[in-house]
Amino acid sequence: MITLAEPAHATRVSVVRRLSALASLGATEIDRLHAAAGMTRTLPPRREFVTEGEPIREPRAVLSGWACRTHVLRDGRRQVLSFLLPGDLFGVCSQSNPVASASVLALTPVVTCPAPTPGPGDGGLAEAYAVSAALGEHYLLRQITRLGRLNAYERVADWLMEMRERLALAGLVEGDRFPMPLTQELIADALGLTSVHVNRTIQALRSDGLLELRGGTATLRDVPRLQALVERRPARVHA
Amino acid sequence: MITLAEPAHATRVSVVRRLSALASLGATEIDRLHAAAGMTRTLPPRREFVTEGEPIREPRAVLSGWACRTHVLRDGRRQVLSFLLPGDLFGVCSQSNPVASASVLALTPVVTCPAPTPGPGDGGLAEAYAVSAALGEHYLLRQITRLGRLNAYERVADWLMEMRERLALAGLVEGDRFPMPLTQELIADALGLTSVHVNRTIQALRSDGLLELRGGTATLRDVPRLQALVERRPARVHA
DNA sequence: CGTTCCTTTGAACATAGTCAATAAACGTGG
DNA sequence: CCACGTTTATTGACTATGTTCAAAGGAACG
Repeated sequence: MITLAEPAHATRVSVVRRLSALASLGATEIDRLHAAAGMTRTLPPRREFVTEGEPIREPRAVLSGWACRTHVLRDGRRQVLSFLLPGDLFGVCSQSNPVASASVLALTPVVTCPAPTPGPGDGGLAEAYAVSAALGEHYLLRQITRLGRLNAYERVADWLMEMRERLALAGLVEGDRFPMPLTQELIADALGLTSVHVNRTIQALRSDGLLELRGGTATLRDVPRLQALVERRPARVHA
Repeated sequence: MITLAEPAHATRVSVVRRLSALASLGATEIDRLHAAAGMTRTLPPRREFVTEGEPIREPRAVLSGWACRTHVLRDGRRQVLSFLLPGDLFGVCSQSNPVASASVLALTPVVTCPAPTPGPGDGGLAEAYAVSAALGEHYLLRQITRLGRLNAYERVADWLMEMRERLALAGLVEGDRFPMPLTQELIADALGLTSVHVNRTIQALRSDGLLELRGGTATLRDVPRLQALVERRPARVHA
């Protein structure tokens, strides 16, 4: 298969693709990212590679695969706080001796690489990191509204739209189709529901002609109607 | 009344007090904070002084009063995302042309001042800002878990403990008493409940001997039991 | 092929929401 | 300091949304 309109090798590396979309990067900065993207580490599904309360070792980026930040209560209740998708950064902070405030768990095989520390000449990279952090906060805020004020139907719809928006940044959306490797139980833990209720909600979306979901792929069947349902506009964190 | 063990004038200014608790500040840095604390701006209750989607003007700090970050849906549903308490910063970010991802609303009369931009010699201040940001994220994550996985009783208990912890940083807690200027409707909007249900939940906490709440003051009557209820440990974001 | 994990379904139940009305607290002007 | 109007807190009866428990199909995988 020949991929058309692939502007450069750059766009095939999710981190380069995503960070380039967030700020304009110079050739040197892109080279540094590519160099870092060579030093990969691969984590198997279910591996917890950051632990709440433990020191954060090093800023890194996700090259491929899905992970999530979770908080588990003593009685076993679990909340998925956010997802880490290809192109996302983690452990980036300007503080000394940082401590993780949530654990991070691989959900699929996850490939990571170091996130280069921006030097004096890497203004674009620093800007991209800052915008990435702002986006991260934006999605945390959306997650709060979702859990606090949307019902199950709206939560699933809103969350699907968000996944589509974020995966698009890494170039993983084709039309209205994107990979969805999560079990319904995980979706439930992210949306503050039970897996049984997520199942019923997904079926409602299906029979309303809004969603197709099978074989690890989600297809949004009526984006305008989904959009109206959850009044979602694309995230905007810089002018 | 004579206040004992008041180490310096510094501790009477909430921002200085809080940031000093987050990182060790030099005399110059404290002076810069005091200088900034002279340039106040006062906002009346209900005034929206940051608007979602609008550019962020300038990093500032809260000297006194309470505010909240909110998101309002078209149909009137409202979610309070977080609270701004004395000593808190807002609009601090390293990005160029930042845009607010939530509105900020004064809940009481709020006095703010500029947050000085750390210079080359202000390592302590930069560290304090970084730790403040990390704490801010920590509390957003707790809010997500609260909304996603705690029931009403636990939500209120957990939230009260968090308010106590945060207000303590600004020196506003006496024993287990602290100011609580919010209406039950606002608490409801923060906890993803209705005001009616918040009312009933507060009464349950009262009759269980856990909480006293009247005249704008909250008193936690049995902190150990509250702590056990929500398995809360103090926030820790640096080693 | 069998095992395991995941999805789907049903019935009973629980938590929280809605609507409506009353009581109490608060702020303001006289 | 008091009367009045407004906001906030409280209560009850009913409803709705989501949970729990249990079991049966399917799909993925060694």
